[in-house]
Amino acid sequence: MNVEVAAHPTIALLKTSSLVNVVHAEIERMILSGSLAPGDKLTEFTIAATLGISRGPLREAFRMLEEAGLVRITKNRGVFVRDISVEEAVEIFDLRAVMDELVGRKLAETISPAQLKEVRGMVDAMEKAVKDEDAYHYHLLNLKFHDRLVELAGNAKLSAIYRKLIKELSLFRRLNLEDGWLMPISASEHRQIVKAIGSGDAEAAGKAMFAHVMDSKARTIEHNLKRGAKASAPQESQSNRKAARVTAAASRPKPAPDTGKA
Amino acid sequence: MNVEVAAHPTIALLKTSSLVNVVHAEIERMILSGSLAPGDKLTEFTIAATLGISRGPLREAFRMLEEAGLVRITKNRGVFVRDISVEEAVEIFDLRAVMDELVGRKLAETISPAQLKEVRGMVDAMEKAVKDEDAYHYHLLNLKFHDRLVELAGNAKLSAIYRKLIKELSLFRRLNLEDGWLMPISASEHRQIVKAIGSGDAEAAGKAMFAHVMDSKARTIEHNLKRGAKASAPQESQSNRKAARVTAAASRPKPAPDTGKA
DNA sequence: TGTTTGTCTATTGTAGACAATATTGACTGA
DNA sequence: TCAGTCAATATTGTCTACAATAGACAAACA
Repeated sequence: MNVEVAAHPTIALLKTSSLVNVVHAEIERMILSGSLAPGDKLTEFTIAATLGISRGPLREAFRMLEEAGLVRITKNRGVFVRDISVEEAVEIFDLRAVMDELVGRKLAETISPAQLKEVRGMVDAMEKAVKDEDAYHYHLLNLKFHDRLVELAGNAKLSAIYRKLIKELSLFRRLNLEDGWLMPISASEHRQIVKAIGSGDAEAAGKAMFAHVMDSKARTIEHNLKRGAKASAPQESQSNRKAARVTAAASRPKPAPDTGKA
Repeated sequence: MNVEVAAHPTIALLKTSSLVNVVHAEIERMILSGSLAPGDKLTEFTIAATLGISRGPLREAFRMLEEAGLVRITKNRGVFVRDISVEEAVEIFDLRAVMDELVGRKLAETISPAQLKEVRGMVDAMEKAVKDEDAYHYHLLNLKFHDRLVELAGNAKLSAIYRKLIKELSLFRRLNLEDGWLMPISASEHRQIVKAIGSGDAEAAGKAMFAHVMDSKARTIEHNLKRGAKASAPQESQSNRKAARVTAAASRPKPAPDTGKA
């Protein structure tokens, strides 16, 4: 009696996903795609009406998003898309660096020939994107490359946290596509990483991954500072972090102080 | 109008914490203290009645706990305290190792004399606990020691994730106090760590931290296997834990397969 | 006797209503 | 003109009620 027939896809979906899950996924999608920008207010009634649901499940989804670091909930004030400060971005990069170091070490010892071929193919594709000066495509490939490496490392917990960090990092306002002329550097680092992994040298692979992320951090922060200087936005430091953000004041309603978690 | 008088603590608490936060904290406390054991079912109506609240805020708290990895929610079945498998425990240890490695590196470069003195004091206290053969006290000091080191490293994101991992790890059923005779080893490793940090040798401090966590992992898994072998029967000794369990201790209905996340 | 099917109960999923709080904008007085 | 006050409004916090689902038990059938 252990039939366990593959259920109809629609039914299977209904079995596992409640409204909360669907709504959670949808709002996350909106945030990551940029339709909801950092600082935006998420009004319960409005969103519930838009999605055609009641506020209950929506609030549950909000709580999940809060715990995941994508929104910030302030009592009696509402839900806002989180904004990642430069300081926090740096922290995330540092964390990523050691996680990727672990990934590099592990992969050097465990990767299979087929998997090695697969990631080599990804590096090839990225180099092609560099040649074509296709920054957008490069960006996507880059994300996929790192995500795949982490996945191949075979530590589910690490994968989960890594992905959460990537999502949060995407809320770093000024993080966009890296400047075009930096792509070749990043690409060559990828080539090195795969080479180190393929050689089976765990220490070298780990160091290559670590260095790559730290370089990526430096490039991103540098990039950010340049743009920040251009926009002449005063670089607020720890002390006056509570001040309302200037950047979004123009169009967005009430930036509201971002104190991290409520 | 910017008086900002230091409000009465209770009032300040009410200002920032909604029912959801309070309930979340309370359930988390129950889980971490062991009054709620892995596999236990958290029935909405029962808990809501016990705490004297309605189901709405409780469900929101459940969603937060789910995202934090402390409970598992299955559609139309309910909420259960999560159970951490050996494999997952290993994954968490591996992750902790690289995070602590980063902590060691950073601290070697940034720790202040006063802070160094503080952690030295903690190691002293742990050595005293070893002499007294006070495993429980040692356990607490050990947690505090590592938590403090992570905090001193000054990476808020890392601290937050580290603490989450520690909480999850506490759901690893068979993880209890380490066997008494292993305390001296662990204690001497702590002494080494602080020494390396104090010497300012980032690489050595990082390696010491990494090695310590990996050793700790080996000890824990070893310990687990031994106990697993001894008690081949499903050990139901969990039931006579601290205080009265909220939900039926007798009934303990359907452990239900733990498939990780829903 | 074993299997299947129908029904019933307990529990969760969702919606809507009401209470509490914050925000907005007009009004008053200097 | 501007700061301060106060009512009006919008939004969130919480509770209660109802619908949907799963699990348990018993009856019917082969």
